Amino acid sequence: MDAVTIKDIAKECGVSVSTVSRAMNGHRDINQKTREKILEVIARSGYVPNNSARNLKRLESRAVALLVKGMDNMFFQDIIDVIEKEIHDRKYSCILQRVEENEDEVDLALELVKEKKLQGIIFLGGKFDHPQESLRRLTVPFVMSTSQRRSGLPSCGGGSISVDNEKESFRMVDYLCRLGHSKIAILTAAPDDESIGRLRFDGYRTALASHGIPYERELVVCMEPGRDKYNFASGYRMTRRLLERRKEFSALYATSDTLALGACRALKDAGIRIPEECSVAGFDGLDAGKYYIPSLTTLEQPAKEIGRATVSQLFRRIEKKEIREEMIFEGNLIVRESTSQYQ
Amino acid sequence: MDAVTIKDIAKECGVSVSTVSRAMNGHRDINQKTREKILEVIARSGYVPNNSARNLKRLESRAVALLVKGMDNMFFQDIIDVIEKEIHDRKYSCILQRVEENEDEVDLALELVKEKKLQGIIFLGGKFDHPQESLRRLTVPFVMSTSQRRSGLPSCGGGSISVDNEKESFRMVDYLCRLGHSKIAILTAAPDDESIGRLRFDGYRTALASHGIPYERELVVCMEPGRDKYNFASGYRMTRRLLERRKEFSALYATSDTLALGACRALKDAGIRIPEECSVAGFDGLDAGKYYIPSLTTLEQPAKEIGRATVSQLFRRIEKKEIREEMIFEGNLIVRESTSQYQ
DNA sequence: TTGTAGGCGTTATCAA
DNA sequence: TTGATAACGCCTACAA
Repeated sequence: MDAVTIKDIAKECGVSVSTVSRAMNGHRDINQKTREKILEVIARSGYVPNNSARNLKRLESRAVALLVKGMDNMFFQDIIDVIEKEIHDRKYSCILQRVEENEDEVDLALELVKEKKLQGIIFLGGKFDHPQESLRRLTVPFVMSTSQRRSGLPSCGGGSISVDNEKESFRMVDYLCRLGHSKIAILTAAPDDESIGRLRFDGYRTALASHGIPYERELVVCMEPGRDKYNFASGYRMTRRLLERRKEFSALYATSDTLALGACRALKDAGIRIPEECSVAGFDGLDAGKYYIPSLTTLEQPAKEIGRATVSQLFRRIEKKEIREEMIFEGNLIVRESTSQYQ
Repeated sequence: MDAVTIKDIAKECGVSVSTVSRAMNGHRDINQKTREKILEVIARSGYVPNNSARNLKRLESRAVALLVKGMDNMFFQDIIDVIEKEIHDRKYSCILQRVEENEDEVDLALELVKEKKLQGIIFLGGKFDHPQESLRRLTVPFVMSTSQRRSGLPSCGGGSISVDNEKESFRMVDYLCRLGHSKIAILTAAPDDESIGRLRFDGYRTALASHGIPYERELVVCMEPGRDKYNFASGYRMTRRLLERRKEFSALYATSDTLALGACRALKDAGIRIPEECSVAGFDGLDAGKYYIPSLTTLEQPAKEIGRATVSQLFRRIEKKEIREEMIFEGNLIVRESTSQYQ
């Protein structure tokens, strides 16, 4: 058998299991010599404590979880790094879990809280469509980061940190309009998206309306559910679909930078020059867009700030300090090479 | 208190805990009516079983872990997806864990095996520098994916699936030489990299030598440890450093596509046209390179095949079938717009 | 088909 | 400073 347990160590050292436990967990009520000897035996024997047993017994642990839906979304990389760092700075450990697209992150959270005795949860990239029912069961503090609920939907009992997606989307499309564009195509989420996809689309429509530009369905390309995601390949495919419609447009607004970059290539392959013949704009402020040729005009989300605020709000909840239900950060319109005046 | 346990459910249903357990775990030695009633109570009460308790008791679970070092490396996204899918197809669950750069993945594996009663481990993106000592403690089957040990280093007891990094790197540089380039700069890993970074660099030197081209240190840009990673920003910075040396070169070989893309932008900012004035080549075969302008010449790693083989080899080990210590896949040189004949 | 009881590996409480 | 012992929540013989 391979499983060496705390009992084996105790026997080997000629002490009781409680003493071994004390040595491992850095309690002070133990003789220095005893501790050293035990630690040495542990190191030599390659004993590894069983975390299941620990978690089962422990009443609480200094840990929070970060549940990420759509981990392959490049936009999340920076935010994840910031959040992890902030959590570690607070001497907590961060359990990073990827949530599958069809998986319920709240159910997962419920399991983890019990299993790991978590103090809090951060949801990244989730939707706001959870029944109050299951959210009420979440007894630990939680915050939603970068997700945003449409106004009108009920509060969920957790915090929320994001940009105002509709407003920022409006800002971008408004900018395109001011450049003189009036035929502005959009690459957007599937119609069933009730969260940020929808909000960004709403911003597009509002901006058009504010400039008196009629909304045209033929300029809208939606993701195909189950097939398209926020990545290059989908941006390329969606733009191909747009081009096949042979509908004229002088600007293309993609609701993510990855989509925008894929779109650029599709336009180039169709012999359309950027920005001379078509302006392209994205959303997120990814590094990739900065280094792309042409560099991409985008609506930058302040990822670092959002990450920091996310953790800070979570810990305010954990420490039962005064909190804010919702925090909205300003985005930042970054104009680069991919957009220009309508010619 | 909030913690509802199996006992509460038992009490509520007027049965014993074992009956509840049977109902939950789909045992057949239970009355259909009883089961339905219990399940209904469970659903209504929002009871969530404690996984720690389950894992503690369970002798083994149908689960394997995937430990990824450098999860932000875009190259891993595809492979992770394939591996997860293949594992699920085998009706196993896959525990995906990100390993921090300074964290020891074998120690983590040791913990997880005990905690979750895992059947096997896949290491993605790790190095081959683990003491035999700790690897021997890993009593479950394991394979290393996309990592490659330099010939001469001792076997580690696990399987290994990758391309031949030195050979493929040679292939790329050989290709550049055949285009007539002789001043070929390289963006490569930090000097202390003993794994794929080193192998790709070795391939570069060998290829130069085979063409009778002298190796010049001034054409080599290494990552700064702790600062540079395989991403756009580092590619940009490293190329800036190269340009500051004012050393002539007509081709730039970056040992990853992300580095290459960052490099392209740095060249462009310096007024250098690609590929007319400088050819650029990458490594990995990322989607990003396909959609970049100019599209990127690269050495594609067959990610899907590698992912499938990884899982297949792991399960052959789990099922104690005949196995292969090492599997090497052929890379694929993809010539695109970023490289051209030396002019 | 159901209930009882023991134990999985730890930590915590208490007494020594 | 240490040791015995009772949980932690669940599963599983075994008995009924």
